[in-house]
Amino acid sequence: MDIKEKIGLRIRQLRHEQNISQEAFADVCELDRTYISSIEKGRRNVSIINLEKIANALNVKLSILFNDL
Amino acid sequence: MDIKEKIGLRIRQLRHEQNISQEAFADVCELDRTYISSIEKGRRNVSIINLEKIANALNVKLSILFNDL
DNA sequence: TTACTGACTTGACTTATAGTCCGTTGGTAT
DNA sequence: ATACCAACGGACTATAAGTCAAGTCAGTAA
Repeated sequence: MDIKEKIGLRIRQLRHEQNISQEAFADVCELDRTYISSIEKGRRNVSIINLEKIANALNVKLSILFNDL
Repeated sequence: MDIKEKIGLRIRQLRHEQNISQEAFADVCELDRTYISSIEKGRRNVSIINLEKIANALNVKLSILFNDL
């Protein structure tokens, strides 16, 4: 499993813990809903600025987002 | 200070701890030396694949690279 | 002083892909 | 049926990846 898939699963896991849909999550991140979907599927090489947006939306620090990765 | 600058400083800090030049470090990362330079200066919005290459070259996990960020 | 060297920086540039916006489809639940 | 969710696709624009030539700056030596 490569890093894109790992971070995708991790983001999905954290999003599920907040019980929100991809679309609602995308709104908070200020990213496109289809983009969130493909990130979670491990298809995107996300940049640090978007990783930060995602971490903020999940209310975690980047180091938490990368736990064990 | 934005996230690009923070991660740049963190990378530089960890590289200095290993006492290697940008050029030698770039070789291990398999990235261009000028690219490493601009990352450390906080000018690049680095993607997760390159962050992983950097973490590997530094012999740390991504969560360590993102300590406190 | 001048010249050289190593470590690093900068700007400009091409190409590869990130990221958006439109819509659709299949599943599940009400 | 209606509504919500996730996944997918095409077409597009924005931007990261990656490289290059030239530059700075500090030290060192002739």
